[in-house]
Amino acid sequence: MLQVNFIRQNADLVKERLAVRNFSRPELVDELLALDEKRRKLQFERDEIQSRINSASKMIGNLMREGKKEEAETQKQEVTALKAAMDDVAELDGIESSIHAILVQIPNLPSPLVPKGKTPEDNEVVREGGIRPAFNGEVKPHWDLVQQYDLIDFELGNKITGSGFPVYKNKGARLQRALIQYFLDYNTAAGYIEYLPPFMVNESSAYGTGQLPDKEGQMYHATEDNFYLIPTAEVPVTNIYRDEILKETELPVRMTAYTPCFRREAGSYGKDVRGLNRLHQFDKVEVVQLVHPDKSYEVLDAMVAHVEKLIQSLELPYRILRLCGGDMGFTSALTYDFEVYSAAQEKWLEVSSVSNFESYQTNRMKIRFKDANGKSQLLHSLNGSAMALPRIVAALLENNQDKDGIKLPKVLHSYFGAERIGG
RNA sequence: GGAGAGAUGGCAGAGCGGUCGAAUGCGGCGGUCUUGAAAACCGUUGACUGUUACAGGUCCGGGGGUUCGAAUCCCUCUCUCUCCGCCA
Repeated sequence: MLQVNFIRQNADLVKERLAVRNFSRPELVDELLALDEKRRKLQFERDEIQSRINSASKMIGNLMREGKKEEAETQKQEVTALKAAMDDVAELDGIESSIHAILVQIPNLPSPLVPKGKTPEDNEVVREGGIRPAFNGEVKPHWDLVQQYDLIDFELGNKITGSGFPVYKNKGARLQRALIQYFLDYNTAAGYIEYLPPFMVNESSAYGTGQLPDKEGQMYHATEDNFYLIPTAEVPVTNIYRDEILKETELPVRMTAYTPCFRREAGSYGKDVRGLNRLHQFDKVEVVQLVHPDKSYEVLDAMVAHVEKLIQSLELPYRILRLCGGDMGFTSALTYDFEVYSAAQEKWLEVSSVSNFESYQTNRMKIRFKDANGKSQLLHSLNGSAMALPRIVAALLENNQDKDGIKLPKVLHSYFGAERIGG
Protein backbone atom coordinates (compact mmCIF):
# COMPACT_ATOMS: atom_id res chain seq x y z
CA MET A 1 0.00 0.00 0.00
CA LEU A 2 0.98 3.61 -0.35
CA GLN A 3 2.50 5.48 2.55
CA VAL A 4 0.22 7.96 4.27
CA ASN A 5 2.99 10.52 4.58
CA PHE A 6 3.60 10.34 0.87
CA ILE A 7 -0.08 10.85 0.09
CA ARG A 8 -0.25 13.80 2.47
CA GLN A 9 2.73 15.49 0.88
CA ASN A 10 1.75 14.71 -2.71
CA ALA A 11 -2.04 14.72 -2.70
CA ASP A 12 -2.42 16.27 -6.14
CA LEU A 13 0.09 13.96 -7.73
CA VAL A 14 -1.63 10.97 -6.18
CA LYS A 15 -5.01 11.96 -7.58
CA GLU A 16 -3.57 12.69 -10.98
CA ARG A 17 -1.80 9.32 -11.14
CA LEU A 18 -4.81 7.40 -9.92
CA ALA A 19 -6.82 8.98 -12.71
CA VAL A 20 -4.50 7.29 -15.23
CA ARG A 21 -5.74 4.03 -13.78
CA ASN A 22 -9.36 5.12 -13.99
CA PHE A 23 -9.53 4.55 -10.26
CA SER A 24 -13.23 4.42 -9.50
CA ARG A 25 -13.12 5.98 -6.04
CA PRO A 26 -10.88 9.07 -6.10
CA GLU A 27 -12.83 10.53 -3.19
CA LEU A 28 -11.08 8.01 -0.93
CA VAL A 29 -7.94 10.14 -1.07
CA ASP A 30 -9.66 13.14 0.48
CA GLU A 31 -11.40 10.96 3.04
CA LEU A 32 -8.03 9.54 3.94
CA LEU A 33 -6.43 12.96 4.30
CA ALA A 34 -9.24 14.20 6.53
CA LEU A 35 -8.94 11.15 8.75
CA ASP A 36 -5.20 11.47 8.84
CA GLU A 37 -5.35 15.07 10.00
CA LYS A 38 -7.76 14.10 12.73
CA ARG A 39 -5.58 11.18 13.68
CA ARG A 40 -2.51 13.31 14.06
CA LYS A 41 -4.34 15.79 16.25
CA LEU A 42 -5.78 13.10 18.50
CA GLN A 43 -2.48 11.30 18.62
CA PHE A 44 -0.82 14.43 19.91
CA GLU A 45 -3.46 14.90 22.60
CA ARG A 46 -3.28 11.29 23.62
CA ASP A 47 0.51 11.38 23.89
CA GLU A 48 0.28 14.49 26.07
CA ILE A 49 -2.08 12.81 28.50
CA GLN A 50 -0.14 9.58 28.48
CA SER A 51 3.02 11.48 29.26
CA ARG A 52 1.37 13.03 32.34
CA ILE A 53 0.01 9.69 33.47
CA ASN A 54 3.44 8.16 33.14
CA SER A 55 5.16 10.79 35.22
CA ALA A 56 2.40 10.74 37.85
CA SER A 57 2.71 6.97 38.10
CA LYS A 58 6.42 7.25 38.56
CA MET A 59 5.89 9.80 41.27
CA ILE A 60 3.46 7.51 43.07
CA GLY A 61 6.06 4.82 43.13
CA ASN A 62 8.58 7.18 44.73
CA LEU A 63 6.09 8.56 47.24
CA MET A 64 5.05 5.07 48.33
CA ARG A 65 8.64 4.14 48.91
CA GLU A 66 9.12 7.22 51.07
CA GLY A 67 5.97 6.35 52.93
CA LYS A 68 4.09 9.48 51.87
CA LYS A 69 0.77 7.73 51.47
CA GLU A 70 -1.45 10.76 51.37
CA GLU A 71 0.46 12.52 48.65
CA ALA A 72 0.39 9.31 46.67
CA GLU A 73 -3.37 9.18 47.01
CA THR A 74 -3.62 12.68 45.61
CA GLN A 75 -1.60 11.62 42.61
CA LYS A 76 -3.77 8.57 42.11
CA GLN A 77 -6.81 10.78 41.85
CA GLU A 78 -4.95 12.93 39.38
CA VAL A 79 -4.33 9.88 37.23
CA THR A 80 -7.97 8.86 37.44
CA ALA A 81 -8.92 12.28 36.11
CA LEU A 82 -6.38 12.00 33.31
CA LYS A 83 -7.74 8.62 32.34
CA ALA A 84 -11.17 10.15 32.01
CA ALA A 85 -9.64 12.65 29.62
CA MET A 86 -8.20 9.71 27.68
CA ASP A 87 -11.68 8.48 26.95
CA ASP A 88 -12.25 11.65 24.96
CA VAL A 89 -9.60 10.56 22.48
CA ALA A 90 -10.74 6.95 22.43
CA GLU A 91 -12.01 7.33 18.88
CA LEU A 92 -8.37 7.29 17.82
CA ASP A 93 -8.32 3.51 17.46
CA GLY A 94 -11.35 3.61 15.22
CA ILE A 95 -9.77 6.28 13.07
CA GLU A 96 -6.59 4.31 12.68
CA SER A 97 -8.42 1.26 11.44
CA SER A 98 -10.51 3.40 9.07
CA ILE A 99 -7.31 4.85 7.63
CA HIS A 100 -5.94 1.39 7.10
CA ALA A 101 -9.17 0.19 5.56
CA ILE A 102 -8.97 2.99 3.01
CA LEU A 103 -5.27 2.53 2.34
CA VAL A 104 -5.70 -1.08 1.27
CA GLN A 105 -8.35 0.01 -1.23
CA ILE A 106 -6.08 2.48 -2.98
CA PRO A 107 -4.07 0.83 -5.75
CA ASN A 108 -0.48 1.60 -6.59
CA LEU A 109 0.31 4.73 -8.58
CA PRO A 110 1.08 4.07 -12.24
CA SER A 111 4.54 5.20 -13.30
CA PRO A 112 4.72 8.08 -15.79
CA LEU A 113 5.49 5.53 -18.52
CA VAL A 114 2.07 3.92 -18.21
CA PRO A 115 -0.15 4.73 -21.20
CA LYS A 116 -3.64 6.04 -20.58
CA GLY A 117 -6.44 3.69 -21.42
CA LYS A 118 -9.15 1.46 -20.12
CA THR A 119 -9.10 -1.87 -21.88
CA PRO A 120 -6.50 -4.32 -23.19
CA GLU A 121 -6.91 -2.66 -26.62
CA ASP A 122 -5.24 0.41 -25.16
CA ASN A 123 -2.09 -1.47 -24.24
CA GLU A 124 0.98 -0.31 -26.09
CA VAL A 125 2.92 -2.78 -28.21
CA VAL A 126 6.55 -2.17 -27.34
CA ARG A 127 7.97 -4.59 -29.88
CA GLU A 128 7.43 -7.85 -31.68
CA GLY A 129 9.89 -10.60 -32.35
CA GLY A 130 10.22 -14.09 -33.75
CA ILE A 131 8.70 -15.46 -36.91
CA ARG A 132 5.17 -16.70 -37.29
CA PRO A 133 5.09 -20.10 -38.93
CA ALA A 134 3.55 -20.45 -42.37
CA PHE A 135 1.13 -23.34 -42.91
CA ASN A 136 -0.26 -24.65 -46.16
CA GLY A 137 -2.72 -27.25 -45.03
CA GLU A 138 -4.59 -27.93 -41.85
CA VAL A 139 -3.45 -26.36 -38.59
CA LYS A 140 -4.74 -28.11 -35.51
CA PRO A 141 -5.43 -26.38 -32.21
CA HIS A 142 -3.46 -27.75 -29.28
CA TRP A 143 -6.50 -29.44 -27.71
CA ASP A 144 -6.63 -31.71 -30.74
CA LEU A 145 -2.89 -32.24 -30.83
CA VAL A 146 -2.65 -33.31 -27.20
CA GLN A 147 -5.25 -35.98 -27.89
CA GLN A 148 -3.62 -37.13 -31.08
CA TYR A 149 -0.23 -37.60 -29.40
CA ASP A 150 -1.64 -38.58 -26.00
CA LEU A 151 -0.01 -35.71 -24.09
CA ILE A 152 -2.73 -34.26 -21.92
CA ASP A 153 -6.05 -35.69 -20.79
CA PHE A 154 -8.56 -32.99 -19.86
CA GLU A 155 -11.42 -35.44 -19.39
CA LEU A 156 -9.44 -37.44 -16.90
CA GLY A 157 -8.76 -34.27 -14.94
CA ASN A 158 -12.51 -33.63 -14.86
CA LYS A 159 -13.02 -37.03 -13.32
CA ILE A 160 -10.32 -36.71 -10.69
CA THR A 161 -10.87 -33.11 -9.72
CA GLY A 162 -12.86 -30.92 -12.09
CA SER A 163 -12.48 -28.80 -15.17
CA GLY A 164 -9.29 -26.80 -15.39
CA PHE A 165 -7.17 -29.51 -13.78
CA PRO A 166 -5.53 -31.31 -16.69
CA VAL A 167 -3.67 -34.59 -16.41
CA TYR A 168 -0.35 -34.57 -18.26
CA LYS A 169 0.92 -37.92 -19.42
CA ASN A 170 3.64 -39.56 -21.44
CA LYS A 171 5.61 -37.02 -23.45
CA GLY A 172 3.23 -34.34 -22.24
CA ALA A 173 4.31 -34.89 -18.64
CA ARG A 174 7.92 -35.11 -19.72
CA LEU A 175 7.62 -31.81 -21.56
CA GLN A 176 6.39 -30.10 -18.39
CA ARG A 177 9.36 -31.42 -16.47
CA ALA A 178 11.76 -30.36 -19.24
CA LEU A 179 10.38 -26.83 -19.36
CA ILE A 180 10.49 -26.37 -15.58
CA GLN A 181 14.05 -27.61 -15.47
CA TYR A 182 15.10 -25.43 -18.39
CA PHE A 183 13.50 -22.29 -16.97
CA LEU A 184 15.06 -22.79 -13.54
CA ASP A 185 18.48 -23.41 -15.06
CA TYR A 186 18.12 -20.32 -17.22
CA ASN A 187 17.24 -18.19 -14.20
CA THR A 188 19.90 -19.52 -11.85
CA ALA A 189 22.51 -19.05 -14.57
CA ALA A 190 21.54 -15.38 -14.53
CA GLY A 191 22.17 -15.20 -10.79
CA TYR A 192 18.78 -15.91 -9.29
CA ILE A 193 18.78 -18.10 -6.18
CA GLU A 194 16.51 -21.11 -6.51
CA TYR A 195 13.78 -21.73 -3.94
CA LEU A 196 11.12 -24.37 -3.54
CA PRO A 197 8.57 -22.70 -1.26
CA PRO A 198 5.35 -23.95 0.33
CA PHE A 199 2.36 -24.11 -1.99
CA MET A 200 0.03 -22.86 0.71
CA VAL A 201 0.42 -19.62 2.62
CA ASN A 202 -1.11 -18.11 5.71
CA GLU A 203 -3.22 -15.00 5.81
CA SER A 204 -0.33 -12.62 6.54
CA SER A 205 1.56 -13.74 3.45
CA ALA A 206 -1.47 -13.44 1.19
CA TYR A 207 -2.02 -10.01 2.59
CA GLY A 208 1.63 -9.04 2.17
CA THR A 209 1.73 -9.34 -1.59
CA GLY A 210 -1.70 -7.79 -1.97
CA GLN A 211 -3.82 -10.85 -2.80
CA LEU A 212 -5.81 -10.01 0.29
CA PRO A 213 -8.07 -8.24 0.68
CA ASP A 214 -8.30 -7.31 -3.01
CA LYS A 215 -8.55 -10.74 -4.64
CA GLU A 216 -9.89 -12.92 -1.90
CA GLY A 217 -12.30 -14.76 -4.21
CA GLN A 218 -9.56 -15.70 -6.65
CA MET A 219 -7.69 -17.95 -4.24
CA TYR A 220 -8.56 -21.41 -3.03
CA HIS A 221 -8.98 -21.22 0.70
CA ALA A 222 -8.41 -24.13 3.08
CA THR A 223 -10.72 -22.79 5.75
CA GLU A 224 -10.02 -25.44 8.38
CA ASP A 225 -6.48 -24.15 8.76
CA ASN A 226 -6.97 -20.75 7.16
CA PHE A 227 -4.36 -21.38 4.48
CA TYR A 228 -4.54 -20.18 0.91
CA LEU A 229 -3.31 -22.14 -2.10
CA ILE A 230 -0.84 -19.89 -3.84
CA PRO A 231 -2.00 -18.23 -7.08
CA THR A 232 1.65 -17.58 -7.95
CA ALA A 233 5.10 -18.22 -6.47
CA GLU A 234 5.34 -14.47 -6.00
CA VAL A 235 3.37 -14.85 -2.76
CA PRO A 236 5.55 -17.26 -0.77
CA VAL A 237 8.81 -16.07 -2.34
CA THR A 238 8.37 -12.35 -1.72
CA ASN A 239 7.23 -13.11 1.82
CA ILE A 240 10.56 -14.77 2.54
CA TYR A 241 11.80 -11.28 3.38
CA ARG A 242 8.70 -10.00 5.17
CA ASP A 243 9.62 -7.89 8.24
CA GLU A 244 13.31 -7.98 7.40
CA ILE A 245 15.78 -5.11 7.36
CA LEU A 246 18.59 -5.86 4.94
CA LYS A 247 22.06 -4.43 4.65
CA GLU A 248 22.73 -2.48 1.52
CA THR A 249 25.49 -4.94 0.69
CA GLU A 250 22.94 -7.76 0.54
CA LEU A 251 21.18 -6.09 -2.39
CA PRO A 252 19.87 -6.95 -4.84
CA VAL A 253 17.98 -10.01 -3.66
CA ARG A 254 17.19 -12.21 -6.65
CA MET A 255 15.06 -15.31 -6.31
CA THR A 256 13.47 -17.84 -8.61
CA ALA A 257 11.05 -20.63 -7.87
CA TYR A 258 8.96 -23.20 -9.61
CA THR A 259 5.50 -23.78 -8.16
CA PRO A 260 2.14 -24.93 -9.32
CA CYS A 261 -0.34 -22.05 -9.25
CA PHE A 262 -3.95 -22.35 -8.20
CA ARG A 263 -6.59 -19.93 -9.35
CA ARG A 264 -10.33 -20.12 -8.93
CA GLU A 265 -10.88 -17.87 -11.96
CA ALA A 266 -14.32 -17.14 -10.63
CA GLY A 267 -16.46 -15.49 -13.24
CA SER A 268 -14.33 -16.23 -16.27
CA TYR A 269 -16.23 -18.52 -18.59
CA GLY A 270 -16.36 -18.56 -22.34
CA LYS A 271 -14.31 -19.71 -25.26
CA ASP A 272 -10.97 -18.44 -24.03
CA VAL A 273 -10.99 -21.18 -21.41
CA ARG A 274 -10.62 -23.92 -23.97
CA GLY A 275 -7.72 -26.36 -23.60
CA LEU A 276 -4.70 -24.91 -21.88
CA ASN A 277 -5.74 -21.29 -22.21
CA ARG A 278 -7.10 -20.85 -18.70
CA LEU A 279 -6.65 -23.39 -15.93
CA HIS A 280 -7.31 -23.72 -12.23
CA GLN A 281 -3.95 -25.36 -11.72
CA PHE A 282 -0.88 -24.68 -13.82
CA ASP A 283 2.89 -24.64 -13.54
CA LYS A 284 4.98 -21.54 -13.52
CA VAL A 285 8.55 -20.48 -12.82
CA GLU A 286 8.79 -17.05 -11.30
CA VAL A 287 11.57 -14.53 -10.71
CA VAL A 288 11.44 -12.00 -7.87
CA GLN A 289 13.83 -9.19 -6.99
CA LEU A 290 14.15 -6.86 -4.03
CA VAL A 291 16.23 -3.86 -5.00
CA HIS A 292 17.37 -0.40 -3.98
CA PRO A 293 14.61 2.12 -4.83
CA ASP A 294 16.93 4.03 -7.17
CA LYS A 295 17.55 0.93 -9.24
CA SER A 296 14.12 -0.57 -9.74
CA TYR A 297 13.38 0.72 -13.23
CA GLU A 298 16.79 -0.25 -14.48
CA VAL A 299 16.16 -3.70 -13.01
CA LEU A 300 12.71 -3.84 -14.59
CA ASP A 301 14.29 -3.32 -18.01
CA ALA A 302 16.84 -6.00 -17.28
CA MET A 303 14.09 -8.37 -16.23
CA VAL A 304 12.18 -7.70 -19.43
CA ALA A 305 15.33 -8.43 -21.43
CA HIS A 306 15.86 -11.61 -19.42
CA VAL A 307 12.37 -12.92 -20.22
CA GLU A 308 12.61 -11.81 -23.82
CA LYS A 309 15.77 -13.84 -24.39
CA LEU A 310 14.07 -16.82 -22.81
CA ILE A 311 11.14 -16.60 -25.21
CA GLN A 312 13.49 -16.11 -28.12
CA SER A 313 15.36 -19.24 -27.14
CA LEU A 314 12.08 -21.15 -27.49
CA GLU A 315 11.84 -19.83 -31.06
CA LEU A 316 8.31 -18.54 -30.57
CA PRO A 317 6.78 -15.44 -32.18
CA TYR A 318 6.11 -12.96 -29.42
CA ARG A 319 5.29 -9.40 -28.59
CA ILE A 320 5.81 -7.21 -25.55
CA LEU A 321 3.08 -4.93 -24.28
CA ARG A 322 3.23 -2.05 -21.90
CA LEU A 323 -0.02 -2.27 -20.00
CA CYS A 324 -2.28 0.75 -19.91
CA GLY A 325 -3.63 2.22 -16.68
CA GLY A 326 -6.92 0.39 -16.92
CA ASP A 327 -5.41 -3.05 -17.50
CA MET A 328 -2.72 -3.01 -14.84
CA GLY A 329 -2.75 -5.03 -11.68
CA PHE A 330 -3.78 -3.40 -8.42
CA THR A 331 -0.32 -3.42 -6.86
CA SER A 332 1.81 -2.63 -9.90
CA ALA A 333 3.40 0.66 -10.95
CA LEU A 334 4.44 -0.53 -14.39
CA THR A 335 3.81 -3.87 -16.10
CA TYR A 336 5.05 -5.45 -19.29
CA ASP A 337 3.14 -8.43 -20.61
CA PHE A 338 4.66 -11.00 -22.92
CA GLU A 339 2.45 -12.77 -25.38
CA VAL A 340 3.23 -15.58 -27.79
CA TYR A 341 1.39 -16.10 -31.03
CA SER A 342 -0.51 -19.33 -31.27
CA ALA A 343 -0.87 -20.37 -34.88
CA ALA A 344 -4.03 -22.47 -34.85
CA GLN A 345 -6.01 -20.26 -32.52
CA GLU A 346 -4.64 -17.26 -34.38
CA LYS A 347 -4.31 -15.23 -31.24
CA TRP A 348 -1.85 -13.88 -28.75
CA LEU A 349 -1.54 -15.70 -25.45
CA GLU A 350 -0.10 -14.08 -22.35
CA VAL A 351 2.82 -16.09 -21.03
CA SER A 352 4.61 -13.66 -18.77
CA SER A 353 3.96 -10.51 -16.85
CA VAL A 354 6.84 -8.46 -15.50
CA SER A 355 6.11 -5.71 -12.99
CA ASN A 356 7.70 -3.13 -10.78
CA PHE A 357 5.71 -2.71 -7.58
CA GLU A 358 8.00 0.00 -6.24
CA SER A 359 7.35 0.12 -2.48
CA TYR A 360 3.70 -0.89 -2.62
CA GLN A 361 4.28 -4.48 -1.52
CA THR A 362 7.34 -3.80 0.61
CA ASN A 363 5.40 -1.23 2.61
CA ARG A 364 2.86 -3.87 3.52
CA MET A 365 5.53 -6.43 4.24
CA LYS A 366 7.95 -4.00 5.87
CA ILE A 367 10.84 -5.12 3.71
CA ARG A 368 13.52 -2.51 4.26
CA PHE A 369 17.23 -1.83 4.10
CA LYS A 370 19.62 0.39 6.01
CA ASP A 371 20.82 3.20 3.81
CA ALA A 372 24.23 4.87 4.02
CA ASN A 373 23.00 7.14 6.81
CA GLY A 374 21.80 4.19 8.87
CA LYS A 375 18.15 5.00 8.24
CA SER A 376 15.79 2.24 7.22
CA GLN A 377 14.01 2.68 3.91
CA LEU A 378 11.59 0.54 1.97
CA LEU A 379 13.00 -1.55 -0.84
CA HIS A 380 11.35 -1.92 -4.22
CA SER A 381 10.00 -5.29 -5.28
CA LEU A 382 9.67 -6.65 -8.79
CA ASN A 383 8.60 -9.91 -10.25
CA GLY A 384 8.02 -11.66 -13.50
CA SER A 385 7.05 -15.01 -14.88
CA ALA A 386 9.88 -16.88 -16.49
CA MET A 387 7.58 -18.42 -17.46
CA ALA A 388 4.06 -19.79 -17.26
CA LEU A 389 3.93 -23.20 -18.90
CA PRO A 390 0.49 -23.96 -20.34
CA ARG A 391 0.30 -21.30 -23.01
CA ILE A 392 3.94 -21.86 -23.91
CA VAL A 393 3.03 -25.49 -24.47
CA ALA A 394 -0.03 -24.49 -26.50
CA ALA A 395 2.08 -22.30 -28.75
CA LEU A 396 4.90 -24.83 -29.07
CA LEU A 397 2.43 -27.49 -30.14
CA GLU A 398 0.42 -25.37 -32.52
CA ASN A 399 3.31 -23.51 -34.14
CA ASN A 400 5.65 -26.46 -34.53
CA GLN A 401 3.26 -29.13 -35.74
CA ASP A 402 3.88 -30.97 -38.96
CA LYS A 403 2.38 -34.04 -40.60
CA ASP A 404 3.47 -36.58 -38.06
CA GLY A 405 4.48 -34.75 -35.00
CA ILE A 406 5.81 -31.68 -33.28
CA LYS A 407 9.34 -30.48 -33.46
CA LEU A 408 10.85 -28.88 -30.39
CA PRO A 409 13.24 -25.92 -30.13
CA LYS A 410 16.93 -26.77 -29.76
CA VAL A 411 17.24 -25.60 -26.18
CA LEU A 412 14.78 -28.26 -25.06
CA HIS A 413 16.33 -31.23 -26.82
CA SER A 414 18.63 -32.26 -24.01
CA TYR A 415 16.04 -31.58 -21.32
CA PHE A 416 13.32 -33.42 -23.18
CA GLY A 417 15.54 -36.23 -24.37
CA ALA A 418 14.34 -36.00 -27.97
CA GLU A 419 14.10 -33.47 -30.76
CA ARG A 420 10.42 -33.98 -31.42
CA ILE A 421 7.17 -35.47 -30.28
CA GLY A 422 5.78 -38.04 -32.64
CA GLY A 423 7.41 -39.41 -35.78
C1' G B 1 -4.50 -37.39 17.97
C1' G B 2 -2.71 -37.47 23.67
C1' A B 3 0.65 -35.14 27.55
C1' G B 4 3.94 -31.31 28.89
C1' A B 5 7.14 -26.86 28.16
C1' G B 6 7.82 -22.32 26.00
C1' A B 7 7.42 -17.39 22.91
C1' U B 8 12.08 -11.19 25.44
C1' G B 9 16.67 -6.98 21.00
C1' G B 10 20.60 -9.87 14.67
C1' C B 11 21.39 -14.64 17.71
C1' A B 12 21.76 -16.99 22.64
C1' G B 13 19.76 -15.89 27.26
C1' A B 14 18.47 -13.06 32.34
C1' G B 15 14.57 -10.30 34.14
C1' C B 16 11.17 -9.34 43.13
C1' G B 17 4.42 -5.24 39.63
C1' G B 18 7.70 0.85 39.90
C1' U B 19 14.31 3.61 38.80
C1' C B 20 13.32 -1.92 32.37
C1' G B 21 13.67 -0.43 25.93
C1' A B 22 15.26 -4.21 29.07
C1' A B 23 21.33 -7.61 32.51
C1' U B 24 25.03 -10.74 30.34
C1' G B 25 27.41 -13.33 26.27
C1' C B 26 28.03 -13.70 21.00
C1' G B 27 27.64 -11.10 16.53
C1' G B 28 27.85 -6.05 14.02
C1' C B 29 30.11 -1.10 13.78
C1' G B 30 34.09 2.55 15.35
C1' G B 31 38.81 3.07 17.76
C1' U B 32 43.71 1.75 20.30
C1' C B 33 47.67 -1.63 19.23
C1' U B 34 49.88 -3.92 14.40
C1' U B 35 53.55 -3.44 8.14
C1' G B 36 48.55 -5.82 7.61
C1' A B 37 45.43 -9.25 10.06
C1' A B 38 44.19 -12.05 14.46
C1' A B 39 44.07 -11.65 19.72
C1' A B 40 43.44 -8.19 23.61
C1' C B 41 41.44 -3.66 25.34
C1' C B 42 38.04 0.81 24.98
C1' G B 43 33.61 2.67 23.01
C1' U B 44 29.17 1.91 20.36
C1' U B 45 24.97 -1.01 18.55
C1' G B 46 16.59 -2.44 18.22
C1' A B 47 12.10 -0.77 15.54
C1' C B 48 8.03 2.64 14.78
C1' U B 49 5.98 7.51 15.54
C1' G B 50 7.07 12.51 16.24
C1' U B 51 9.96 17.49 16.23
C1' U B 52 13.71 22.38 12.36
C1' A B 53 16.18 20.05 16.49
C1' C B 54 15.00 18.52 21.40
C1' A B 55 11.02 16.61 24.10
C1' G B 56 7.09 13.27 24.06
C1' G B 57 4.55 8.56 22.72
C1' U B 58 4.32 3.12 21.25
C1' C B 59 6.51 -1.84 20.90
C1' C B 60 9.20 -7.86 25.34
C1' G B 61 4.31 -13.52 19.91
C1' G B 62 -1.31 -11.26 18.76
C1' G B 63 -5.75 -9.49 21.33
C1' G B 64 -8.28 -8.33 25.94
C1' G B 65 -8.29 -7.55 31.38
C1' U B 66 -6.49 -6.29 36.68
C1' U B 67 -3.54 -1.93 38.69
C1' C B 68 -1.92 4.76 40.05
C1' G B 69 1.85 1.68 37.39
C1' A B 70 2.55 -4.75 33.57
C1' A B 71 8.04 -7.92 30.02
C1' U B 72 6.49 -9.44 35.08
C1' C B 73 -0.44 -11.07 37.45
C1' C B 74 -5.27 -12.99 34.94
C1' C B 75 -8.08 -14.51 30.37
C1' U B 76 -7.83 -15.73 25.29
C1' C B 77 -5.82 -16.70 20.40
C1' U B 78 -1.72 -18.10 17.42
C1' C B 79 2.81 -20.36 16.89
C1' U B 80 7.21 -23.28 18.37
C1' C B 81 9.64 -27.24 20.97
C1' U B 82 9.87 -32.12 23.77
C1' C B 83 7.73 -37.01 24.77
C1' C B 84 3.99 -40.75 23.26
C1' G B 85 0.81 -42.62 19.20
C1' C B 86 0.16 -42.83 13.85
C1' C B 87 2.72 -42.35 9.33
C1' A B 88 5.41 -40.75 3.76
